[in-house]
Amino acid sequence: MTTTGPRPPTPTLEQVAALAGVSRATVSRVINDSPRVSPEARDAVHAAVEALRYVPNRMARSLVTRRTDTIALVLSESNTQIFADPFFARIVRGLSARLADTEQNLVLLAARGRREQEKVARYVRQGHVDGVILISLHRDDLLPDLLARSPVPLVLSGRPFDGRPVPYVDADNVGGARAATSHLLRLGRSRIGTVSGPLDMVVGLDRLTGYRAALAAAGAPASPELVAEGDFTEAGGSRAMTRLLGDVPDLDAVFVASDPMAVGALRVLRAAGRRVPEDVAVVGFDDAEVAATCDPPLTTVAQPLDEMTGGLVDLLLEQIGSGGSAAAGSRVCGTALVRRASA
Amino acid sequence: MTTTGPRPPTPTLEQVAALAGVSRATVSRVINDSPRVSPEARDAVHAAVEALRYVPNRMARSLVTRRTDTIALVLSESNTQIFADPFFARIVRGLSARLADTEQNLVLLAARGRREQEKVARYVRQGHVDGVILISLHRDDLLPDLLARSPVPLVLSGRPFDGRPVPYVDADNVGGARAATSHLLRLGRSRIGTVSGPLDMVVGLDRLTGYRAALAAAGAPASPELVAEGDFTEAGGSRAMTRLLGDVPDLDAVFVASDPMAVGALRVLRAAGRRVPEDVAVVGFDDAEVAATCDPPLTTVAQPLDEMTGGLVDLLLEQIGSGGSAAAGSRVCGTALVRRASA
DNA sequence: GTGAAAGCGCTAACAG
DNA sequence: CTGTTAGCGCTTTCAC
Repeated sequence: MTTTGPRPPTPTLEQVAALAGVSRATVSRVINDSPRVSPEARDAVHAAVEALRYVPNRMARSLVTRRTDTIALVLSESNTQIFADPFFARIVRGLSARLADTEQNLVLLAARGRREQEKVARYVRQGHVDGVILISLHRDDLLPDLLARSPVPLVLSGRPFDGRPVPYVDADNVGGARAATSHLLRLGRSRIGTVSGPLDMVVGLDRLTGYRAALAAAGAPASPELVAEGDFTEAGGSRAMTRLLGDVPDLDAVFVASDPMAVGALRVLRAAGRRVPEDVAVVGFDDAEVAATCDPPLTTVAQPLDEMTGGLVDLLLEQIGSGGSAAAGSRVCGTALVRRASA
Repeated sequence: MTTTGPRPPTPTLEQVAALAGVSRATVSRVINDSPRVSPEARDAVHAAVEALRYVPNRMARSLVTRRTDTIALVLSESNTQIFADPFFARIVRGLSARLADTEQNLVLLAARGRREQEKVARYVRQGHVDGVILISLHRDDLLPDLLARSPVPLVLSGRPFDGRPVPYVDADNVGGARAATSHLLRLGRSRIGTVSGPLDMVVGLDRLTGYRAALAAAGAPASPELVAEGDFTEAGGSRAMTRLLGDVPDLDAVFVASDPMAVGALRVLRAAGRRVPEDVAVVGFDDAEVAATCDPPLTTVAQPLDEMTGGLVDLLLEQIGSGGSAAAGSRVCGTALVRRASA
């Protein structure tokens, strides 16, 4: 057991200044590369920083600047296992990429259950982060209220349930679902079921609404047995599809409300000897893995995930930048891109 | 657009003190519930805190205490899609649960690619967190070095590739794999293949080693074609199993090195009309979902995930508590629990 | 039990 | 361009 002595004292600005033969202020200017520094001073400071392996103390800096250069992605897991969703990984990647050339760091905060949600809210209120992106909202989620109580800028992924004035980014889920369903109708299908998303999430409800709207417009309103609620997971998609097949013998097509669920649903359909993919339409983020499971590809209404993550970051940085003044009004940044992969 | 004025000033200790009619020091004592405070003072302070909705400024506090009450779980995603792994979600849950009754908060830091890894390392060095748990290590991962360069306590999930003196928690992967493979041998199987984990991860290598050891002990060393490398994902498991089935016509059993891969492998085996689950043994965290895919259940060597997450936290808190003195020596906390779900 | 005072390490006017 | 001077909000001796 190697016993290191008490941790070696971290060098401070003061010491760098001493070594470089300048004042603390000058070192600070160099660190924050202010233009008003002579090349000589700059070099001397850089050398000293190098020699001392100096790293600025964020707490001290944040105390005065009131910025932490950190934004949090808060995952409110109520029921659904969000980590499992491939679209979640893509969101994280998108946000990281968008932030790569920024000073901002991204941290993920997982809040499962009331206690953790409160812990996360406290974390945010205490000033650990400059802003929050909240995703995967369920109807009874406490976090929006808990977070709204703090002065930290907040952005939602997905329209809030109530019409509260919070900036958010959403896709045209109603339109997307309608387009996907209409496509099946146009193909001559008449008994079209749906594997819906969770109905305690706006995105789930919206996609169901779009599906219903398409059927209604075609004069063939959806009956309840045509709707099987899924949970956005592959396993959930399988279960819902199985249910649908059992309850509706004459089912001749299905609209699936997300990519992972489509994978599960397709498996069930194939096992049942159904025509695939002609009978299936999907709305989602057009996951490559999903596309690969099927040849020819499914008919997919793809949503621009990158635009959405980009929008979330933009909206948030805008609020942070404005120091919390202005920008507090609600904003919409919905988009939808319809693409037919086949048929 | 509602234009809120410049953000309302956050109340400070000073103001709470004024309202409560005591000094800053007393308020501080109450906040950190020090015993040396009179009940009256305590009540007065609590009332003032309530009235002002006072929340301590973490940066100011951390500046003096040198603690942030935050520990980071760093996800170094090189190749594998770690988010997709169900065991990842369980790790996060385990850590959160372990930390629930603690002052410590948990943040996840995703580092994909060199730039992000460096950004994460910088984040850590700057003092945003009190300690780091690093998981999902690949052989060429830069993070261990980058992080070791900072004075922040570090704990690894899984033995490091080189024997560097870093505290870590590991399971007995060699033993587990050997047990699973031996079980198949005992059943009279002779052409036993393996769907291995990624061979650039210690856990993947260890499980392969255990498999080989069991075969060697039985006098039937593994030939190369019996090993199909997977990536711990379901899809990877399917691919590897398909490869195996194609290359080894007389294969009569298989040891699968993780739960998700087992799901994929089983699917392929079933489709090929193989006996299932008699021909399969798995080592992993005994995921309930996996267990559910098979009836009767697979033979599984289950590892105690909760013990491992608990160990990670304990090791880390110990180092943090000791202020970085002592505790720097390497420590092992490996465990393994063998259980036969059937047969 | 409580207050006064001295910083933690850094940035940000403000003079020079 | 650079140094001096104040703090940021909180904890923590050290007297009382």
